[in-house]
Amino acid sequence: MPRYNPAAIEPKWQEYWDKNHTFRAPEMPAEEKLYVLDMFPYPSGDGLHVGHPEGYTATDIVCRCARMQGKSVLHPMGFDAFGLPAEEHAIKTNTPPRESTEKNIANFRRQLKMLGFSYDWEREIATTDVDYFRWTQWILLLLFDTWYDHQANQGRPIAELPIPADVASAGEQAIAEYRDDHRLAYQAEALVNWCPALGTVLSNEEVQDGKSERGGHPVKRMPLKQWMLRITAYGSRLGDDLAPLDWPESLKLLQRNWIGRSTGAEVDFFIGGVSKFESWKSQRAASGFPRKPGDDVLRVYTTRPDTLFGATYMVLAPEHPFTARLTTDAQRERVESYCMQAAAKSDMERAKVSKEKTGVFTGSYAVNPVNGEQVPIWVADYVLATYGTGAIMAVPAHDTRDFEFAQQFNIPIIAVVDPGEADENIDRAAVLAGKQCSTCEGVAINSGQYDGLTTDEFKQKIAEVLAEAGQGKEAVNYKLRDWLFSRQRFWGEPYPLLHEVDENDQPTGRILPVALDDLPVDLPMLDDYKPHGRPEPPLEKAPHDWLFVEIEGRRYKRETNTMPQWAGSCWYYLRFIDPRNNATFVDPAKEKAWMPVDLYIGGAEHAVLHLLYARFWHKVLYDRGYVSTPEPFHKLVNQGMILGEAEFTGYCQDGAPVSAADVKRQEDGTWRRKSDSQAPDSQALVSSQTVNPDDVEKQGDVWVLRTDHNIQVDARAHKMSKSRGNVINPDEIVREYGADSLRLYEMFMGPLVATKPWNMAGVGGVRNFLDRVWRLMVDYRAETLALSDAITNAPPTDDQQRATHRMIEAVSNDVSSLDFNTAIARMMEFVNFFTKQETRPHEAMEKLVLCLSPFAPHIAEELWSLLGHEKTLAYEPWPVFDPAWVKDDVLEIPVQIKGKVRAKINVPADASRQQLEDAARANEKIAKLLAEKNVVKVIVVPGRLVNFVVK
RNA sequence: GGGGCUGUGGCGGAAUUGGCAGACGCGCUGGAUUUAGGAUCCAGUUUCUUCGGAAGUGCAGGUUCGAUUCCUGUCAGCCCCA
Repeated sequence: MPRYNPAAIEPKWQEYWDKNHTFRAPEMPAEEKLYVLDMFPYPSGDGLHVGHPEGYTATDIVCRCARMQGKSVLHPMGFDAFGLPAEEHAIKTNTPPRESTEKNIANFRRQLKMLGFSYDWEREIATTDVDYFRWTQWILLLLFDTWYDHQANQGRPIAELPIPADVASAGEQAIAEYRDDHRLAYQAEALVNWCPALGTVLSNEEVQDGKSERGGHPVKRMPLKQWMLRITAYGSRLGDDLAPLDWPESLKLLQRNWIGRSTGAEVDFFIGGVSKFESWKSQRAASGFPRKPGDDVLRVYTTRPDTLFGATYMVLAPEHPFTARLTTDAQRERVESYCMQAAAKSDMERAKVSKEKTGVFTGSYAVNPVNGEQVPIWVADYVLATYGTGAIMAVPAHDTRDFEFAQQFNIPIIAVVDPGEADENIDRAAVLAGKQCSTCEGVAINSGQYDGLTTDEFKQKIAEVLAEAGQGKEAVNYKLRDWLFSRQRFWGEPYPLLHEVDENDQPTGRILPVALDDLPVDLPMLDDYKPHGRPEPPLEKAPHDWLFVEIEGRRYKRETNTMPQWAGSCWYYLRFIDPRNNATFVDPAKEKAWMPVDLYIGGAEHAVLHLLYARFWHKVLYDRGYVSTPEPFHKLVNQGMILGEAEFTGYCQDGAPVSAADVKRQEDGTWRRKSDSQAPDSQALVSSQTVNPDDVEKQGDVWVLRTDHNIQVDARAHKMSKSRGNVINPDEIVREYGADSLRLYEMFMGPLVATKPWNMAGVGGVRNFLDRVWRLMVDYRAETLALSDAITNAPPTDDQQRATHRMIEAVSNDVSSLDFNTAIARMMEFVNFFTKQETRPHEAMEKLVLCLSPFAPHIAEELWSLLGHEKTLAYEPWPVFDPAWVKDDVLEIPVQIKGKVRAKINVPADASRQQLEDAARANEKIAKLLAEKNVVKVIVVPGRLVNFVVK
């Protein structure tokens, strides 16, 4: 079988690696360590997508190369296996989700092994393994046991939380509540998407336009008691600690924006009536600003406390706890119906700037603390319950949304910041008259004794004054919200928490963590997985022997919320270091030796949430002394998306073709005809269809129909999707071209980080390259596998040495900078060169095989053994290039006149400036061109060029 | 609306610090070879050209001896946020 046959050699070497534990990582690194991690996949029923092997091949190349360079490499793989699809499958088929999950994992494992990745499979973990989520539960208990000390800027054990005297004196219950209020894991009422028709709570992704994605049933947002994680406590560190990381700057920016740190003030507005305002003021002046607002005030957060004098009304979120209480009887009906409507909308819809503002007056008033004036309190859905305090002071003159709202409801608009004349886009007079909104900074007006202060001075001053008066304080707020960490789902990690219940099984409010020795808390077996029709989690219908426990004579009910899918992926990189440890989540010595992750590659879809959540958990573990580094991932790279094959799309209206230039895409994905004179919403609808590449040609910058050059068509590659039918299946590629070709093609397509379209002909191209590599060394006409006669033991010629060492240099450099596409190009050049050589030195061929091995390991192993070696090449030393062979003795250098190349000269590589200039002038053509010109200046860059500047 | 990224041949892409634009691959053209080829090998392939050259990295400017690279503006596409 002398032809290159990946179907035969690939499984053979995979088996060899498995049997010989070739890629088993040492428990502790011997020399220099390298921890290279892939974002582990969710094992969906569809199997591997071609996007997965892109990052996996990249990390595999880095690892295989590093092993050959003598490093101790940790390169593990596992599965993020909790998730909705498995649960839905369970509901449909009434089989436990674990069954389908394990089946899918087996398929993923088969596919990954088929691609020849050098993972240490003995370290494989799945987040659904009971032995794994035991430690996920352990970390949850650690979060429950931790409070954030803002003075020390560190998470500390809850036992060390100082208890204020007034709390201590109020008794055990008060102390327990105080502690619960400070834990990193705490309970709160949070809104869920309750769908009565489906009898289940839906995730945000499952809700579209206020209807369930499945079935289109109405969805209601309702509050439910849930677990939250206090990630906001770590907000500033999560932002600050990004700086030293070797991450793309754009990604750091994304995270910083997501965290959205803002500084401003919390201010209390008195709601006990204007007559009692003075006495409240003096009481506050004595007591100071309380930690929690009482019932007599509305607490707001504002980034612009300098605009307090312009606060002409207030707005509560419909879900604000005071909404009902502040609604007067006269307004009750309208407020209640408004709140009902708001409940049906998503935050996204509500926050849209473009949308028309809606709201209802509650009938009540608050008192503006700075001037004692009454301001009406409204309810409006443009204020979100989850941001800030769920209530705002509205300053219509200087906030866009407030301005629109005030205009709509005829609320006074009082300018309190003079924007000045600096900005041409602002009509100063209109702003001062309350006819235009300006959000920029300026000088205070209409603000009593503060008039004339700049925005910055005012902010500082008012913060001091409010603090002094006990009416407000400086506050930092984050767009990032505390993390809703419970799901009303079955297929997730159970919470290791118990609620004490009374004789009627009603919770008493006391919470008991499950003892560490009693972990893990496994999921119960259910008779069926169908929703029970109430908003409470499905575990509510668990058998009572699971649901209720008795400890020391007290009766407890298990927490029935489960953790979200993020939980398991927040710390898996730590478990990979010590995956079978039964005593602790990771051995401290091993953790210290292997962490941090040196290279982490994955898709950009995890750029914000996964990376932020994992960093948060890591910092808690760090604060509590369980890990040695403040950050988990040193270098991070987002691989680009792989699109489907490029397609041509043409447009039709009633069967007649329409030019793509005349078509506009609507938000809902349909197309309309631009030249239609109708209003935008009623322009003619246009349909789209794929056009055969043979029917189009390029005309200037655009593609047009061959039959009618006036009709443009769109040329574009689209995201792979089942509905579009352009999904590429890795199994098919491996069957037709081999795993090495798939790996090589994915690396050759373009830069790792770029978005790039699939092209099947390109796969054929790299397969062709591997065929050429094979024929370079194998006598493909022989009956049995044998080296080609061209392979000699003679020493390489000088040209062959240069070709070899340049290839080694380029591949080595390109691998370290993750430029795999150019590394492959250099190996192709090597093969093109040696294909033409009648004798091919054995040593040069070995060097190619070693350089190629990280990219295409199967063919490399096969050729390596054919070249006379008995062991795997996985630990052969990486070839080293000799600098003497990579540089030329003679260089061809361009000679320019006024920046235009006019001639090329051959000069010694080490020629001096003067020699270069002389050689250039000596060139016949240049001499002729310079003859009648006046040379003003000569620019000589040794080794690069000569440029004459002439007049 | 705000932020980010990307625009180079028919296509994917390459080009150290600002220094020969188009490496490498696909496709295409021609040739050799072969019983045959969707095999292999060799050569060519940015455009225009009066065959001297000229133009050329989305578009318009700027800096520079020199710009795909740096700056300003602008257009288009993609992504994120709202």
